[in-house]
Amino acid sequence: MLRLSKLTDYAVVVLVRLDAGTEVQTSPGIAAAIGIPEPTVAKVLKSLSASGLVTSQRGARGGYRLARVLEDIPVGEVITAMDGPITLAACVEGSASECESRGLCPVRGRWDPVNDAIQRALSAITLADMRATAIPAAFRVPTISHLGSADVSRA
Amino acid sequence: MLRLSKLTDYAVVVLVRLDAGTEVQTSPGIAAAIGIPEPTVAKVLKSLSASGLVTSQRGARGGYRLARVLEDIPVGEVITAMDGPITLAACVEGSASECESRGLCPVRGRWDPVNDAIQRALSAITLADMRATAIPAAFRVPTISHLGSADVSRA
DNA sequence: CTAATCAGGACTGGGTTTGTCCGGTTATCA
DNA sequence: TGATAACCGGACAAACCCAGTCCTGATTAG
Repeated sequence: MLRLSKLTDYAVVVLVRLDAGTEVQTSPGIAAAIGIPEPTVAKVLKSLSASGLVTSQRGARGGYRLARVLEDIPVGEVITAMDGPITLAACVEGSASECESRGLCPVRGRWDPVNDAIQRALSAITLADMRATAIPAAFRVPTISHLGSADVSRA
Repeated sequence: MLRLSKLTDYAVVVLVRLDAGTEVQTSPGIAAAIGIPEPTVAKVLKSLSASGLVTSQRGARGGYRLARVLEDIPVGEVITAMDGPITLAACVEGSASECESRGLCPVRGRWDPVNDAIQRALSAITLADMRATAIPAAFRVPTISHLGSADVSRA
């Protein structure tokens, strides 16, 4: 329940990884570092760039860089960047037009206080808090068994 | 994002409706009152009954009744009843065994503070709060265009 | 001018959820 | 006591949504 998309999960990993280096990092480089397929990382970075969480440098020797320090990035902003606005009810998000235009849907407006509370909760936690609770040592080793496909033991 | 299942949405409507009458209400009766297909309402009521949020009376003249007043039912409990435990990361919920056994997954434990914050937020809001923010008049009209089939403009 | 990298979109496969139905059990009413 | 009404539990097919991939174009360093 309350499942956030896996892309959002990746986004946090990518952002924390981006915090490690001061220089720009290419999407293949990040992908290799965290053990996530390169196209997926590229997709995540594109979304993050569109939301202004990371800045991009085009062209050769280009790459991505954190727009802010992790302490200034609340989790809610990452979720919003990846999965759109944070709303709880199905009625509010996708088919907003068909319901609210009529004003008959009894659900409309009902989840608003819940959404506000969640929004507040997600704004209070930053990526720095999430980085702190990560596994200390295993985070920088490239041996991440997310997909079970990477042949890392060879490196 | 943070999409809760539509069943959860229905559950809130059903519970608020159940609060209207003091007597037991049958699932066909509730379905007719709130404009949701009867089998779906029955399914929702079954889940709510299994979680102890409503009590059921079997046999003829049976039906469902609220186990508690709305003021004592936090939203988080309804969500848990319908969609299972409230966890945010995909890694934590379904495939918990494959990730936590290795202890390598950098995501593990990361979302815990976020989950706690959301849990707290959802526990602080009760169904009575959600009932208060509902549309006042339109709630008891049986003309609800949830499925896009009702020709509301004709009424 | 060439190579490397980001940008943006479209597509397909997989998974999850939704909504429905069925037979069985239980309790009230005639 | 018989019949009816309602809940109980599970299983099922269809629909929806998302993840992941790929392609082509724009931009910049060397």
